[in-house]
Amino acid sequence: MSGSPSYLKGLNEQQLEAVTHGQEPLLILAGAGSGKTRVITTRIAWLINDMGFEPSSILAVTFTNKAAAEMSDRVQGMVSDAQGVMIKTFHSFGAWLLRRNASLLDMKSHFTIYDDDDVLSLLKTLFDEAPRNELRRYSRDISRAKDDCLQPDDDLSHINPDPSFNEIYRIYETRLRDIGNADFGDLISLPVKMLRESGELKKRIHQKFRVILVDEYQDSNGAQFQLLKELSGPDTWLAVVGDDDQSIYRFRGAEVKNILTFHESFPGTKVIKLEENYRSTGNILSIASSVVSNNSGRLGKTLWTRKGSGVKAKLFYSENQITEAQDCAENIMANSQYGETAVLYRTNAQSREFESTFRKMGIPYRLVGTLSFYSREEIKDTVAFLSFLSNSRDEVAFRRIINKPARGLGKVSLEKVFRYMLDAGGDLLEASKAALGGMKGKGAKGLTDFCRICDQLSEALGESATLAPYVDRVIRESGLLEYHRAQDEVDHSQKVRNLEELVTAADQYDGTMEGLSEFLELIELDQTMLEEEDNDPDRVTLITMHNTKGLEFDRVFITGMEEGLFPRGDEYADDDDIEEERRLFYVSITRARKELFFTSTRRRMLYGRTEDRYPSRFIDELPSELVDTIGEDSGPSGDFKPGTRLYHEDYGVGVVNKNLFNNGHTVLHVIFESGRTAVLMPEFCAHKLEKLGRAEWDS
DNA sequence: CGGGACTGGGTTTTT
DNA sequence: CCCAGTCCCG
Repeated sequence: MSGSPSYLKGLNEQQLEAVTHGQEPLLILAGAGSGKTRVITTRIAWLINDMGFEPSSILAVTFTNKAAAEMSDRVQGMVSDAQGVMIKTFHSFGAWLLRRNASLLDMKSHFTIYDDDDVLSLLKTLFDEAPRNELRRYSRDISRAKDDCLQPDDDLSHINPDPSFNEIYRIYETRLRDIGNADFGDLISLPVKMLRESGELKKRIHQKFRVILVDEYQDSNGAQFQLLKELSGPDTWLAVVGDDDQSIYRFRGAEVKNILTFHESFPGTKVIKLEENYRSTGNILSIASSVVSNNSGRLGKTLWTRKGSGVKAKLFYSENQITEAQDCAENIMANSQYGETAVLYRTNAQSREFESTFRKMGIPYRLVGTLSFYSREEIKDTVAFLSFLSNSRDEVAFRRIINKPARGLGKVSLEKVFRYMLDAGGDLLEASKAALGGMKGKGAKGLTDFCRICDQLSEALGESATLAPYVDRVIRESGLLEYHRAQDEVDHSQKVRNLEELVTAADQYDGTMEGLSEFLELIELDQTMLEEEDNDPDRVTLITMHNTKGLEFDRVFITGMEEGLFPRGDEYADDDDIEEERRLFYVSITRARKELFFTSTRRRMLYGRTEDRYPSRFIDELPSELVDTIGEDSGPSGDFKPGTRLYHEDYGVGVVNKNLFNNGHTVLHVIFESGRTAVLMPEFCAHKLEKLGRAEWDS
């Protein structure tokens, strides 16, 4: 064989081995920046070009739409007939499988997908008397159960020990099936169920997908693992790629153990480690590895680079979140390659200060992934109307739109409609019409209007080639356009413009029920689309740490390095929580190619209050010889830092847990040895307080 | 029934 | 601070 195909050139030894590995299960442990995506895409090219696989027999699964889009682009660049390769997220693949085989589970294929908001609305209609945070808890716990394919009659005590939880889950599940829609968890667990129940389907799938590749495997949950198990037959070429050190979605049900025990689940697994890093300087890698070495239960990798050690990292202590943003801004302006700079933070709320400072100083920025386009009120309204048109059993959508704009339909009218719901087989449009018989006045008129609008719009579907004119018509005739135009005038918002954008997006879809279904699916599953038209790429990226996965920048600012904020959590955070936060830190550090900055503030405005802060324990894990510190860590102001032991005449000995700074007063939260906690203001009770010196702050 | 004013509770990360 | 939910008046 004279020379390998050109697309294999330039791969290192381990990469080449991974790309050209044969049929046995393959686990690629790919460190940050080790060319993971390149390995996957090249493997796809190799499978098609050299091994003769049909593109359509290859399934590649990712976790985010962004990753799927990128992978798709890169495969297209390498293989001529790449369109046939199925590259999807786990959830969109699940939806695809479910729609095509919905009848196996007695479902219709035009279901819409409920996001967390919708789930909450549904729970609220089912358990009206429950307080809101209890409903949120139900929502989260049901989701956790589904992450593991657990049904209402399974043992769920490890998720929610409340014995009535099973029943709550059951009621929710029954109602959701009646409505005919699916939540996120269903998109994984229902396909698993289908494949288990239908040997015929399973056989067909095994024949169709000869090759399966999974990216970011460390973030898969139990249900996704089970789906993967069902999808791979004895002859499937299965390869998964991941990095246990970058597992950051445990809170969402991800199981690191999926990657840690992959070789046990799939006997005969070949493990290949990719440890050469092509992204970062030596210093940055040393910092990253120093940090992550504090974690236990790792598979263990040692990243190395041929690059030089590069410059040292910088750590800025600032007075508050305003000076923090200014410090970042000044450093960014000094270098001004905005497009190669990212500012990372733990929580979305932190972006505000950067936005306003950057605006003031004329630094162009782009905000990634906050308030998604699709979670805006006007968009959700329109989507609800469209969902209702596609499924008139959709109670959540119905409740949202029935009286918006106001049609004089209040609680009383709604109750009448719901009285007819069972008779109408759950169809709320039918029920509305039936309810009309016994109604008069404003309510009757409003309901008549609503039914007429729905009927007209239902009929109109299919009249236009693309979906755009249809969505436009829905927005007008539903009255939502007028409603939001009025809102715009009151509070100078841009709702109408957003609605126009939605119409534009609909132009990509057929003006049929199928087109509508696809459009709604995209909206529920791909919340990133439409986020930005990137007319000026030379902008600083403002982004949460979670969202940076897979991205890289020359310069990275990791901000808000303070206890309680990052690592996020309180005194109850356990080791597993801290380790997950540390992996998030590791992910953040390894985004940087050349320069790394950390910031930590002494005081921060949080939830409308100014609070004294204490530097993050992660700062202690940075190798001091690789970090230049600018500014002083003066710690919290006053004498009573967190961790300080004190004696109080009435309460005895205690330890300061929090030191808040509120309206110019120092406010202490103290936990006393008696077990009681107290909120004290030293300036008013100094005569009763005595300081006993500092306790160890160690967690 | 609709909308404005008020209060109380909660604040993570996202397919 | 920011929201969602509630109360109350027109």
